[in-house]
Amino acid sequence: MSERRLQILDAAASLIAERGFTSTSVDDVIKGAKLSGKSHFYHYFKSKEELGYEVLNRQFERFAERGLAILREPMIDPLDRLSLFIDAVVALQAETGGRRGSPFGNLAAELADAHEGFRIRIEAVFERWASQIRSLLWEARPQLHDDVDAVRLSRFIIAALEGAVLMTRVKRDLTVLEGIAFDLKRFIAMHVRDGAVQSMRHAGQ
Amino acid sequence: MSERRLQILDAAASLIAERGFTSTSVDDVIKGAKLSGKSHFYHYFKSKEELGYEVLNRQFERFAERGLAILREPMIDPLDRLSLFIDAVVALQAETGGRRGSPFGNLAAELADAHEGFRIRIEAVFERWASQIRSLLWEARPQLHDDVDAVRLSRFIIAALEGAVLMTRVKRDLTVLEGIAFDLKRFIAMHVRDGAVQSMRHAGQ
DNA sequence: TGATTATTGGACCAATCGGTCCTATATTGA
DNA sequence: TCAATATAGGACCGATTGGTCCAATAATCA
Repeated sequence: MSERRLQILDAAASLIAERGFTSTSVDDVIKGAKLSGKSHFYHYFKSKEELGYEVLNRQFERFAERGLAILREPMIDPLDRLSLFIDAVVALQAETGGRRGSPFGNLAAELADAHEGFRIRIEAVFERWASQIRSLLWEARPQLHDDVDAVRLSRFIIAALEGAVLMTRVKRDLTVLEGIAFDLKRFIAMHVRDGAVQSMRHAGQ
Repeated sequence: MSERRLQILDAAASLIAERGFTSTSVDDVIKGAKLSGKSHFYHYFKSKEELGYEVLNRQFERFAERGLAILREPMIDPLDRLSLFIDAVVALQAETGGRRGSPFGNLAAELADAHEGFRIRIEAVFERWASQIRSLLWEARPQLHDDVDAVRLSRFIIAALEGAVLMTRVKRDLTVLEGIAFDLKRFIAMHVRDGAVQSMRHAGQ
């Protein structure tokens, strides 16, 4: 991947996070990435739509590296990993001072009904995310109640986090996300067998 | 409120729910409301922005009547009311076949960072919603554990529902919302005192 | 009746949109 | 050296944006 492409992708990601895809113009991206003009931009991307797709890809890769990766840490107890992952989401949101939402949730809300191409790609993002959590839950099953529904629980976790990030952005108050993260851990702890090896350790404040 | 105004508001609400505020043009609204032209529209609204504000107001009023009202039903046990409210959110979403998201969440994701006027109004919507839940929780406090944090719990409920509606829309699958609604009731039930008068009755499927 | 409000219809505006095309010059790596 | 790629800069396109202005006619109601 060329340097310039990444520069464009980063500028576009930042602009889209701030104003949304529709309200980000190609000219804005050109200014943001300090390109010389339209021809320069269209030398790297064949359309605004394709740029959007690649921005989404890149955002997911970043999230996979900085967030989802925690779910796979082999040396940590699975349920502790889940707790650490939730902390990581909070930390990620804290980086922007509570502003900016989830790049996936934002695009979803903006384009899910209007643009099938984006809808499908965002659906895939959520599915990969949910699948990571399901694997972790499977791995943790000796510590969990027998009736835990991994599909349902993984969706619940994602929905709670996405909703929390959105509310945090609207209220401009990070404690909203922190409180929900705390409650989410309590909810997860509810699925843990009594007397199971210590878990959700991080839920205690 | 004049007939025509409501007609315009309804047409605009429908278009905005489908494509978002930015991607809904005044001309689209004129067509949707079957007005004769721009002058006709600007006879009723002084700008697109003002139209947006009034659409948001109306959406909240609708939600207050068809959803929030349940939280205040005087003849029903408070915790049962909460459960019924969650069911109502599911039913509301089912009306659109899982499509369309929350009008508040959608606007929030689209405009929270870019348009302070909308951000403030959406914040007020969430606050009024949360306040209704807090009142209910206060009313139900004899049945709840002493350490229940009403502020935190009310935020959690809203975030989970907003996130759930968004995911449901992306996946085009109502069972996502149904599952999260079910889990949310279980989470609420977790705060209920042992041996408290039966509550969260509707959580049983 | 007369005044107010509602409706119709179209011309017009500057700005912005995504995108194309063209020419010319650097830079790079085989 | 030669070809491919990258950078630069600008003209241009049709379509759409939110919004204004104007003139004329209908409908309403005191």
